[in-house]
Amino acid sequence: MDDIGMSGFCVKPRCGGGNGGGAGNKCGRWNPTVEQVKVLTDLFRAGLRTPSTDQIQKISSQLSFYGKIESKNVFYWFQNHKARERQKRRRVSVTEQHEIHREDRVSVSSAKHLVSINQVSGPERAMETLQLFPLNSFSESDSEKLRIVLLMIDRIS
Amino acid sequence: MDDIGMSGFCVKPRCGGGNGGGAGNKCGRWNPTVEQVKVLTDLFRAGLRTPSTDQIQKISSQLSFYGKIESKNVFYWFQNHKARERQKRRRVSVTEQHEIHREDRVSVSSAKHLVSINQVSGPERAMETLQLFPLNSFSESDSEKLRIVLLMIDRIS
DNA sequence: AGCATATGAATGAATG
DNA sequence: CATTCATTCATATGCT
Repeated sequence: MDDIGMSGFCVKPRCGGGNGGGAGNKCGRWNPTVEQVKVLTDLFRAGLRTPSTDQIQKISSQLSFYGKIESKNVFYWFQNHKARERQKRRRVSVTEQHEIHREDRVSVSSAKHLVSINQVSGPERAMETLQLFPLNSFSESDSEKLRIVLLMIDRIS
Repeated sequence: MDDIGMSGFCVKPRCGGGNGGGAGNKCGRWNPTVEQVKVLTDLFRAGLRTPSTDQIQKISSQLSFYGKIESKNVFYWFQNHKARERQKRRRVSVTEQHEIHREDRVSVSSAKHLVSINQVSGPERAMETLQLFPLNSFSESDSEKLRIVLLMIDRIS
């Protein structure tokens, strides 16, 4: 289900497929048709930058006419397009005023670590999600997981 | 995310990881190890969705065994994971059902079909113009994309 | 062939 | 809880 595995490398599924006709789609990642890109670009140029969920659905539906597409593709497309536009512009701005500050961004977040996250979860309504523990999650010999589960148990008891 | 549609696995080798060396973690942001992700995922699948502050602390403590981690990382992880599960649900739901083939000669009756599909967005104030867009009337002229653009304009302003 | 760029996909970190 | 931003990974494509 969720999570793509996490570890090392990517195996490319060689799908050879002969695809029929025009928009050849390999398996793997979506590759948009020229028409799809055209429409998306037009929408972007028209001023649409962050489409809502409904808009994404509609756009995706319309674009499916040209070929296989999912909502998430539209979502990612706009995210990336916007981000990269900003990215480019950022580089240009930095370049034009040749600031020698080749800053390292690492130091910025240091102070924030001290701020605890207590603000988010209120004291009341503390646990309600934990009760549904199935207790079958440790089918294997994952001792660490078991340990955590046991540590959590005391909270609900 | 969920299955990416391919059979392969992906893992990203990043800095951090439980690897050797005290390798300097150049990343400013937390990079979970595979074990950490595994435990977190397991907890999530076990039903934990919104851990309390105490739970976050405990989980973080346990996970610190595998590598550098802070409470806020755990907090964010659950937030993101939950949000994206729901988001994904939403995106996949509507889009998948209609594969439209351009070769299909859709007759008059298809209009109702399209309406019924897209009606999921909202009862009132349904942008009928967009939904009644007949996907079969034109092949590759610019009219469709122009229409889409024009229909979206009202939303972006 | 190898490198460079473009871009789809993913996710950590926030913010409202 | 949703939405957004930033950064990174992965791959497809193009160029030399």
